[in-house]
Amino acid sequence: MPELPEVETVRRTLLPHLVGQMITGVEVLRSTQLKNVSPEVLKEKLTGKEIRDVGRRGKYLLIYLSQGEVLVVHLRMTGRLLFYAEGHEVTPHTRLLIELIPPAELHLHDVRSFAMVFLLPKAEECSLPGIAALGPEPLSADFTPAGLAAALARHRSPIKNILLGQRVVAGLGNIYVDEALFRAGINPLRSANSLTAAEVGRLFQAIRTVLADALGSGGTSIRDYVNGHGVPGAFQQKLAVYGRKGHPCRRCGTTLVGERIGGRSTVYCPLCQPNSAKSVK
DNA sequence: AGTCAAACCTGGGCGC
DNA sequence: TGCGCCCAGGTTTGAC
Repeated sequence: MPELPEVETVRRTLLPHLVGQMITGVEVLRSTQLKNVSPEVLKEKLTGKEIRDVGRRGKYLLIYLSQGEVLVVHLRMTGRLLFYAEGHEVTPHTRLLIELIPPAELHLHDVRSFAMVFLLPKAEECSLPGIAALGPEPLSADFTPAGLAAALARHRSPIKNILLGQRVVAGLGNIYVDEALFRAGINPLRSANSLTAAEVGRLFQAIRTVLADALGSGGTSIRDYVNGHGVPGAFQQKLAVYGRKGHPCRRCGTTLVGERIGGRSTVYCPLCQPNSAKSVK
């Protein structure tokens, strides 16, 4: 489940291998993953272009090409973007293959075919609906406690849903929302606009530290995630609550509880994250 | 406008 | 051993 730390790790592992590479061919193995372009047009527009940069916005990867176009990739649940220096056989789940200066290849591998691929002019990449609606990058200076407080004040849904929504802050998914709320000592069912200034401050710090820590571990590999070289991350060993329902809280020993919030599995500590605005401590 | 649930997909784990 | 069921979840879409 690639969230910001995983997508950023993919970006960092791919960047040194892709920049300066010439695309010599494209093979589309499942065209339904192409969202705004046909296989024929993708081939025509990519072939002969050079990769200039690899960026990221939220969970979107942005592969900038010569002559002003951008290949936008969202890995969703099970997508993997893999660089092979020597070429590699196509697997049953290879969805897109980009041939680089032979024999190198870039493969989009995606068991569940949820990943999305777009091709856009560089000037329009930020107008892609999924990107245009994104909140600030949590590890950038655009993300501030005051901005977070103002954004949360506009919503009365559970804080868990709001953080998953991408509009208040970009890049968090189910894993890091649960982890950040645990670190901040905030119950996931709390109404977003009920958080005190102190709680918003703790949440702000928790979001930043959990993402930075996960990035430092190369991301979290529960099932499918691997970086651009096929190497899994290590942060799953440090998770405090996600996937630990029924296990003891690492801080207080209380049994962690699981619940469905906003249609998503949610795990939290009933003692460290009490469901009451008053019980700040 | 804000909120919510369904849809998209497939493999793994489970109970029987 | 094998079948069927449920679950994982990011984003879009449509309904309320």
